[in-house]
Amino acid sequence: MSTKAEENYLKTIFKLSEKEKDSVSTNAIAEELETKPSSVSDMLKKLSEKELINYVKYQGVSLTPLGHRLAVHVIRKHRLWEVFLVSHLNFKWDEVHDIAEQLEHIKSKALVNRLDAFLNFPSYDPHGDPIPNEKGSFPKSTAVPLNLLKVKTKGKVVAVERDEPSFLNYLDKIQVSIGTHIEIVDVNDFDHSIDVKIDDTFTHISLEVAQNILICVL
Amino acid sequence: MSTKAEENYLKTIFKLSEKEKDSVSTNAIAEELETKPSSVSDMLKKLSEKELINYVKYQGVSLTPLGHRLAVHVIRKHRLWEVFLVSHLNFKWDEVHDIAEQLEHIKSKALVNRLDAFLNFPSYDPHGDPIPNEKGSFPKSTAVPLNLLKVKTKGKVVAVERDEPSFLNYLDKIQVSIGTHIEIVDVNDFDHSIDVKIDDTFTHISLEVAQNILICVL
DNA sequence: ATATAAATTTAGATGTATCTAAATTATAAT
DNA sequence: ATTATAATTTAGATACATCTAAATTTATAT
Repeated sequence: MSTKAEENYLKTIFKLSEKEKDSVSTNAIAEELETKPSSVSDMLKKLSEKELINYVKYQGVSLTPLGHRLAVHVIRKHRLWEVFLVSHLNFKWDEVHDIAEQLEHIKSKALVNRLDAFLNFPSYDPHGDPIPNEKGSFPKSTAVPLNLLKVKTKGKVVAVERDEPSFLNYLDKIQVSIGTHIEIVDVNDFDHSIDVKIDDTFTHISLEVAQNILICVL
Repeated sequence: MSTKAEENYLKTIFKLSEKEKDSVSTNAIAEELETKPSSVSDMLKKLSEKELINYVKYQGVSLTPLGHRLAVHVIRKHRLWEVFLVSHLNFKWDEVHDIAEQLEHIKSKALVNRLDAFLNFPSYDPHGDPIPNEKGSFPKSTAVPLNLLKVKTKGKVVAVERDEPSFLNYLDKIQVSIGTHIEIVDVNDFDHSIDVKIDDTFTHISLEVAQNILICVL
């Protein structure tokens, strides 16, 4: 049986593995979890003993198939609960992250699967993140970060890659949400910021924001 | 901020306070929580320092107003989640206790109150236990244990006082659920078991079972 | 009233998860 | 290749929640 802390580590390693090629560093985990590298070392040792990660001292870690399964299952629960909170309890998309962080650790296979069915087996959460099914496989998606698109490209927002309220509130302010249509009007070569047209209004978006908006090109 | 363990102690003290007059003993708490009296002593010391209980060594404990509020709030969450599990996720009444034991510790005022609204502010959980409102007050109820009724009395089951699956399954078997109409046919003075009529079928019920079925006399 | 039993608490350990400070290993720079 | 710097791990503490075994207090019985 896995503890809350272990599950949070596995989830973080999974998340970081998506970006950084193969192995994930101790410091990266520490930063993501807002804890100290020494605490991470302690935990990696334990996760390794439980055969949830592949760990060679000083060389970073990767998930074992078992650890991967567990991480995906926690992510599944997190995202399903977010759907529930937004679609049935009327929370806004910037309010659900912290509550889902707690709910994702509830242990009951039956609960997850019945919740899934109750929500009609959703494929994406309120931030557009894919929800793995019971077997752990993710829906396919062809989304691209907004900053990689060329001028005149038109697309639809399908996901955002951050869940901090500050970021989501900013998106609300500039009228960006899942499903919003966006056209690239101009790209600034100096700071890589972009000018876009959102529902007939022109807006300027920084590189950092654009990197975290995923688009499906139309 | 209270931990899960602290909340479970407060809930238990609340529960035991309802039966045993004023103060609750260390051993009673230990038995209820299936832990050792020495562990209970440790925790009582901590709860006392936090001013959640009134504790004089060797004299048992009672909840302070603060501890009482906290206990009631945890009970409120537990029962609301049970309603959700049964009414929206199609769990049976004997399956929800353990899941609700986990869900009751989720910390979010907004979540509880929105869940409450989503469920239409229910007054009773699937076992017939009263659900306190946001302010902590319980709905009034005039229920009486089945074993206290006299022959020929007719009544309706409004609650049961145990949540073990073994008990609830037995009730299912003898066709007793919340709302069932029962008439006392005969009382056995020797073992205090009773003969009852449930929907035109005659059934024999032991004292122990009868004590845990609450009736509203008609 | 005093001995005995029962209930309760304390002392000292254990396991989890974290921390600071110090030591070690790996990486980068000259 | 050697040194400096950065990353990582170890050693030793702390806090929480629990335990066993021993000590203490309260209740009970004669």
